[in-house]
Amino acid sequence: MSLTLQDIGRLAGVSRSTASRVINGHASVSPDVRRRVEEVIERTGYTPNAAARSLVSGRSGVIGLVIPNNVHALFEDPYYSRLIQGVSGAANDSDLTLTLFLFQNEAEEAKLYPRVVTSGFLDGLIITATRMNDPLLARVSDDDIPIVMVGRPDTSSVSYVDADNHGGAMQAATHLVGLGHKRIALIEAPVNTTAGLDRLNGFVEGLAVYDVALPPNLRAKGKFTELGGYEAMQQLLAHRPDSVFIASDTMAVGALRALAEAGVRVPEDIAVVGFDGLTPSTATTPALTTLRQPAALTGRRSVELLTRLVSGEDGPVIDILPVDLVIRESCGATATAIRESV
Amino acid sequence: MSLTLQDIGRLAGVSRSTASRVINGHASVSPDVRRRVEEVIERTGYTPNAAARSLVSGRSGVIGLVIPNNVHALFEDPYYSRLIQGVSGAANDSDLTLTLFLFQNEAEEAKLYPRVVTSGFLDGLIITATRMNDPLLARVSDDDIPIVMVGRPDTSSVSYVDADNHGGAMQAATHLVGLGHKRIALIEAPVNTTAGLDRLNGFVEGLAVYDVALPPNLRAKGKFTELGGYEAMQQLLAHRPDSVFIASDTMAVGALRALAEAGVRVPEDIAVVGFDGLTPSTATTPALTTLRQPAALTGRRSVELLTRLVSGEDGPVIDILPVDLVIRESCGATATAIRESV
DNA sequence: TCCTTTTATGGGAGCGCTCCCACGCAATAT
DNA sequence: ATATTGCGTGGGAGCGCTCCCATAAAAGGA
Repeated sequence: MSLTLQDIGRLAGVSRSTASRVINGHASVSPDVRRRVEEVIERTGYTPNAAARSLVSGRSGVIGLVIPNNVHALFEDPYYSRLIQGVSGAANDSDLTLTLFLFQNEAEEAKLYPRVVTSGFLDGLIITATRMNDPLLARVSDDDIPIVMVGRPDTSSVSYVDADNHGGAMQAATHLVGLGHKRIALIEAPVNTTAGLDRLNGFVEGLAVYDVALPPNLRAKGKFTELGGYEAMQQLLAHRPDSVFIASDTMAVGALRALAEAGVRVPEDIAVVGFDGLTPSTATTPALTTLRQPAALTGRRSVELLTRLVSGEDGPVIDILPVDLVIRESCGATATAIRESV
Repeated sequence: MSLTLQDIGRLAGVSRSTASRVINGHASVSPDVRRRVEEVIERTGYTPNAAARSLVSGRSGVIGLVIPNNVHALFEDPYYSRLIQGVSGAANDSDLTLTLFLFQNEAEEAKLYPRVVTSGFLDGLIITATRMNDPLLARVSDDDIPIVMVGRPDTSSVSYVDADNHGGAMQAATHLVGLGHKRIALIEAPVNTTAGLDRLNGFVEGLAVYDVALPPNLRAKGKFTELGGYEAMQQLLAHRPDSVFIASDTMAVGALRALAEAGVRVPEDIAVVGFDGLTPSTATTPALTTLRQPAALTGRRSVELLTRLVSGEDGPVIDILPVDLVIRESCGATATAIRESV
C-alpha cells in the first residue's frame, strides 16, 4: 500500500494538516518544518492520492478532449495530430492530465458522454470537429461543466478557439487579385461546417473589395477529400479559370492531379492557392501556396481558455487565431516569394 | 450541486446502501425496489461520483497511454493514429477512460511520470515506442502499477503486444526467393529498436532457409525516414540488386524515389517489398508490396492484456500479432496477385 | 407450532484528503 | 505589568462512495 499524508506527517514529526500545508504551498509553516516535510516527501517519493484530493476539492486536474464521430477519416488528417500535440503540450505545462474521447459513432457518443460529464471526473472539456447543430453542444449547455469548442460553433454563447478562416480566405482573394488574375475560381469546402462557410464568405468578400465577381460557373463544391477536389477541378476546367482558391489542401492535392492529367500547367496556366498548410511543401508538385492555420496553437489556446473558465472566469470567451499566407510555387508569385522555414 | 447516492436513495424511498446495490448490480435487492431506484436514476440522470468511488474501491477505470519523446516526428506516422484508435475503441468498449501522455522530451517525462504512476489515478499503463534500455521501463518495475508495452521491450518480464516483425520479415524473404530473385538486398531499419532488429534477423533467417546469403554490400542501414531510404537505395544501386526488402514503408517511399531518379524500373529491374502497410496503396507508384501490421488491433490487444493484469491475472503476458503479406505491383508478382480490400 | 436459515435492508466505518476552527505561544502594543 | 495580535500547529468534520455487519422480515424445516 502506498503512503498517506498521515504517514508523511508522522515521518516528519508533524500532523497531516501541516504536511498538507507544505504540499499545497500554504503559508504559516515554519521554514524548519517545511524543510523536514519536503525532505520526507523527496525521500519517499510520496504523491497525494488523486481521488481523495479530487473528492474534497472538487477539482481533478483532468481535462477531456472530445473528437466526435467519423474518427476513421478524420484522424488521417494531420490537423488532428497537430491539435492533439498542442493540447497535450499545454496540458503538460499546466500540470493537467489529458483524457481523450474518440467516439466512433453517435451511439458510442450517446452512451459514454453523459457519464463522462456528470461523474465529476473532468474539470472541463474541449470539443473538436464542431458540426452544425452539434448534438453534443445541446447536451452540454444543460451541464455545468466548462466547455471550449475548437472551431466556431453555429450556436453562440459558447467559448471557442478558431483559425481566422474568414480572414485567411480574404487574403487568398487579395493575393490572386494582386497577381492580376481575372477569371478567379473557387472550390468550396462543405458549407455545412462553419469552417467551410467562413472560407467561402471570406473569399467572396475578399474579391468584392476589388469589385471582382465570382460567377456561378467558377464555383464548385468539394467534399473535403482528395477525390472531391479532383472532381470539382474537372468541372471548373471547362470554364477556363486563370486561378483557383481551393478551401483545403487535401482537396488541392486532388485538384492538382486533375490539372496534371488535363495537361494544364501550374502556375503558368492556372494559379492555385490552398488552405490549411499542415503538410510539408514537398507533398505536391508544384509546391502548394496555401494559407497556414496554426493547428497546434489552436490546441494550446483551447487549453488556456478552458483553464480560465475552470478557475471561474465567466465566458463565453472567443479566440481567433491568425492564418498566414505561405507563398510557394503554385501561385506563380515567385518574384515576391517569401522564404519559409519548413 | 449534483446528486449523491443519498439523494437517489431518498427519492426512491430506500437507503444509500440499497441504491448502491442497485447501481453495482449486487444481489439481494427486491425486484420492486430495484425498479424504483432505476427509475429515479434514469429520471435524474445520476452518475456516481468518480472520485469517491475510486477512493474507496481503489479502482479508477482509467488507463493511460504513454507515447514518450520525439513526438514531433512520431506523430506524423500513421502507426500512432491507428494505434490510438485501437486503444480508444477498446477502452470505450470496456467502459474505461483513456488518458493520453505525450511526452515531448525526457525532462517532461521525468517530471510528469512519477506523479501519474503514484497518484493512484490510473489502473494501468500502456507504453509505446519501446526503446532499447527504456528509462521508463526501469522506473516502472519499481512501481506496482500494471503495465503493458507496445512493441517488444529488450528487457524480459514485462507484458507486451507486438507485431510479428520476425515472421513478417521471413515472409518477405520467402516471397522474394520464391519469385526467383538471386541478388536480394536489404535496407535495414535502425537496429537500436527491437522492431528493426527483429525485421533484420527475420529476413536473414528467412533467406537462410533457402541457403541464400545476404552479402554485406547488399545490406544498407536506413534511418526510419524517407531520406534514409533514399540514401540507402542509392548506396545499394552500385551493387546491382535484383530485389530489395525495405524494413519500413516510409523508407520505401524514399527508395522508390531514388530508383525513379536512377531510371531503374520497378518491378521490371528490381522488385521492392516494404513493411508496415499503413498507408493507402495509392501512396506510391508503383503500388507497394508490403507486410501489413495490424496497428489498430495492437492497440486493442494492449487494452485487453492490461485489463487482465488489472484484474489480478499475473503476468507477464505476451501477444504477438500476425503480419500479412500484401502483394501489389512493386514486387512483380502480379500473376499471383491477391486482391486487397483497401 | 417453534426454531433455523435465507433474503432484504439500513447504518456505521472509513478510504485520503482539504478545510475550518481552536489552541498555545511568541511578539507587539498599551 | 496585562491585553492584544499574530503565527504555527493539531485535530475534527466531511467530501460521496463501498464494504461490512446488524437487524428485521420472510421462508423453510422439524
